[in-house]
Amino acid sequence: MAYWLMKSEPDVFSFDDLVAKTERGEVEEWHGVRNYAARNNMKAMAVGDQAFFYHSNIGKEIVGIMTIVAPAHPDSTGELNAKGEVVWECVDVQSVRPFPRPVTLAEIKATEALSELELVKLSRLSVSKVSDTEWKLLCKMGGL
DNA sequence: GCCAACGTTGGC
DNA sequence: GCCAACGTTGGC
Repeated sequence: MAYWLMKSEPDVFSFDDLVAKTERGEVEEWHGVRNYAARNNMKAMAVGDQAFFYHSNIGKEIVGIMTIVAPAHPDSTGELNAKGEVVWECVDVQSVRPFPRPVTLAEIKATEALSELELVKLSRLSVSKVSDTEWKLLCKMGGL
């Protein structure tokens, strides 16, 4: 199983919004990603992979864990290319559990063991990889 | 295929 | 609101 980190601006779509949807038995299509590196990460995801939900701009913290419930498929909001193909893809997600204690970007940056985290190194990438050791440490910092 | 100009992201 | 980082576009 692989681990990931996905960003969302909470005033657009927050972890609480995802929890509410999940409780209603719905899934969330992670649409709107328009960056090839981020898209490729989503194409590499498998059902059952887990991902941190990071609130960008407002909060700047990891607030919970979600899971991938559908592999990459055409983004319903994606435009077509000249050949009529859907260029952009996305996965579907559901919430797993919130962090008892959100882990802030400032804390992450202050942690030596997380200096290689893609969130830090590739700050503009909205869907990034998290290693097994980074995942475990971040869960611990989040109170799980 | 190079590179300058421009647009977007996201932290501060 | 500013700006650094970086991806994309388009002229040559």
